[in-house]
Amino acid sequence: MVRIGDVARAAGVSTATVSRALRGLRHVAPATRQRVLTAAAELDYRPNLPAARLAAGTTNTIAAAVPDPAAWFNATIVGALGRHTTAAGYDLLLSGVASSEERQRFIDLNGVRSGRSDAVVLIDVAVDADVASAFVAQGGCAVTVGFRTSALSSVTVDNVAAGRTATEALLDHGHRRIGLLSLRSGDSLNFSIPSQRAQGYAGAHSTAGLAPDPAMTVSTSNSWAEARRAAHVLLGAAEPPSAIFAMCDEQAFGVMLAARDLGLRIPDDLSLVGVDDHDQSRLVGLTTVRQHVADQGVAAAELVLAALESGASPPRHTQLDTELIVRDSVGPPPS
Amino acid sequence: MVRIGDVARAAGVSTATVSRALRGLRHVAPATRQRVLTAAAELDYRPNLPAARLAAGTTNTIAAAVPDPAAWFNATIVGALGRHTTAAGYDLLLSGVASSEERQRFIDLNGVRSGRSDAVVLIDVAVDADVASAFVAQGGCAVTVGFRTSALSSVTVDNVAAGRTATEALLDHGHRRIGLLSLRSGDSLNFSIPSQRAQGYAGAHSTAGLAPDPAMTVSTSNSWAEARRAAHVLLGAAEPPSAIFAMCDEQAFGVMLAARDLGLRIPDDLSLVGVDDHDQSRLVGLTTVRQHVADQGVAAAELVLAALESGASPPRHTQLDTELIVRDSVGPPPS
DNA sequence: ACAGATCCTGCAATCGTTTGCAGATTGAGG
DNA sequence: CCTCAATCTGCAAACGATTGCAGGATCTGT
Repeated sequence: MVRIGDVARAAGVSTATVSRALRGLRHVAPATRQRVLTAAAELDYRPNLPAARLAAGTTNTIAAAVPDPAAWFNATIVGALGRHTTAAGYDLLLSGVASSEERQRFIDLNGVRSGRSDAVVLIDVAVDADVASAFVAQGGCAVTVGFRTSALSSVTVDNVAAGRTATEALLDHGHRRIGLLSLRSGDSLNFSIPSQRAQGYAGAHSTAGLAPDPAMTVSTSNSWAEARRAAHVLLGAAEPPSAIFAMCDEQAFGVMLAARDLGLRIPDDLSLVGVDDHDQSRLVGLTTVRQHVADQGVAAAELVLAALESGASPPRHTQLDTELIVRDSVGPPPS
Repeated sequence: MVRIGDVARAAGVSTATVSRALRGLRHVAPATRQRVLTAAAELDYRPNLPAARLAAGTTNTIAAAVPDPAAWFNATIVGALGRHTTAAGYDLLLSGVASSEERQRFIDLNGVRSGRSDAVVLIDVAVDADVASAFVAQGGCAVTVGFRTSALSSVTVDNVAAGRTATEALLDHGHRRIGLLSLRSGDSLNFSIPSQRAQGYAGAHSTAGLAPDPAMTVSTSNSWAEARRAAHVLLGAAEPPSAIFAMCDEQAFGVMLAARDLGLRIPDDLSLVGVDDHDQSRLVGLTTVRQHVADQGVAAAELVLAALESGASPPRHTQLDTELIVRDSVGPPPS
């Protein structure tokens, strides 16, 4: 293995100069730099990263934590985030943190103190306020996506507005009995999103002078299968809804399956609106409240890179817009 | 920052003993180990990873390269892979390698020599045979997914068979003019998959005593929008196909959109089969050749962990089965 | 009680960089 | 020609772990 000393010898300079030349630091004469560069190329020198990191005390790595890396929302964010962070010269460490032990372990190991990463981005995972403050107190740098706590920079959407928009789209068509397919967060997930969207749902009802029937709310994970089953109980009720607001598009897909099971046509027999604007929503004609997911990834990248650049800085909170995308899943209630 | 020496002092032992005790190595008395453990817990000690890695010469990190981390296929594999590798105590480094420069840079930086990762898994990226051999010659450990080259362990499916199965599903229903939506690989992508599936398509034709019309083949990326446009040219031909074989489900979705544009019903006016069994295929009733994507991720994890365990070992090639999943997108040709 | 084997533990070298400080070199101005 | 400032360069001390080797303690069997 060729070390920095070998390059130094070949170029006739010291290791200090090689280190500076290779990293493009100032205070090395152009001629010297050139000599070092060609020597390094000739020897096919690759700096040893752990050694550099140990000496420099910095890792050039950003760690991302997601409950499930394969889920569409997470994957989309990770993709956008990764593109931007690697463009800025950082590696991206990806950690699945489905269970709360994993989440704890992640936070522990990615504190500044273990030197695993320079910063952390938490995607759709909640973190206690005191854990967050402890983290920054230790000099940690973190940004959250889809969850907001005051001590950490965050990127979110206005979920209350999203819930309201979705519900209004249904109310405006005359629906009066609207099922709510709520998101049940797993252990490591994020409770704020469902509660805020539910708040929007309730708010829309009350401005319309209505009170939603609590029996019309069921919670499931974001899996199709579960949502499908839940839709069956909703639609099998004594007094079934004429429309369903699903808190995420993946749940809406499950509702579509259930509707198909029951021979219900959408939107003739049942109206449906989701939230996300999943890639597939367009294909199936789902009316939905779009959140710009990839943009959230780049916003997160910008926040984290800025924080890394500037050292400690006060947390910044970015909020992105949502918008109703009208397709073919909403119509008037059947008469 | 608390270092290993601090723990050693607190426990009244040497740093060597602390190191061994904390990592659960043999040759440390139970009582001593306990003393070290409590001391470490008391001081809230976190080992410095770069230092450990420098000293040990190992990184406990696996790097994954994917053209696009947000794509369904890749995300699914990364999810499964990550679950298994982190269970085995490894970190997962994720690199997007859309361009060939990025790909080159990835290979350079993740050679053993930079000490960035212990192993590499290449997902749907092709690598030249000589690059691969050079990599292993340097002691590198790599496994490829969706691509096969002799020097590296790999996990693949039988793409010829998949193409044949898909095509036969159409031929068996009496279709004689079958459009082929082929996958155009970008710079960093993988040429073998489309050519093998095309081979299956041709093979099925010839065993049926037919010769496919070359004009019935168009290539697109795996994006819907492109596939949709391509389907339009296919379906707008003077002599349009009665069925289309799309090389991946995402392309098939684009075909569905195009069919909808043209008022064509599936399967009455047009039959369609894809490959993948994408999460969404079930929702839209797409008949497809399933490949078990998540299983490919775990197979890759097993290969890479085994290789890491055993040191250098001859490459192993795992091939997974595919199966036809019949849904509602295939029928007899319109009369 | 003794020899020999077994089990623990510590010393100190090592991993390959980065970087503060000081010395050397060069150039400009008087 | 001399002085001072500006610019390069090298020395050597970190950075914080791991681990081969040797020595000391403990145990077993006779």
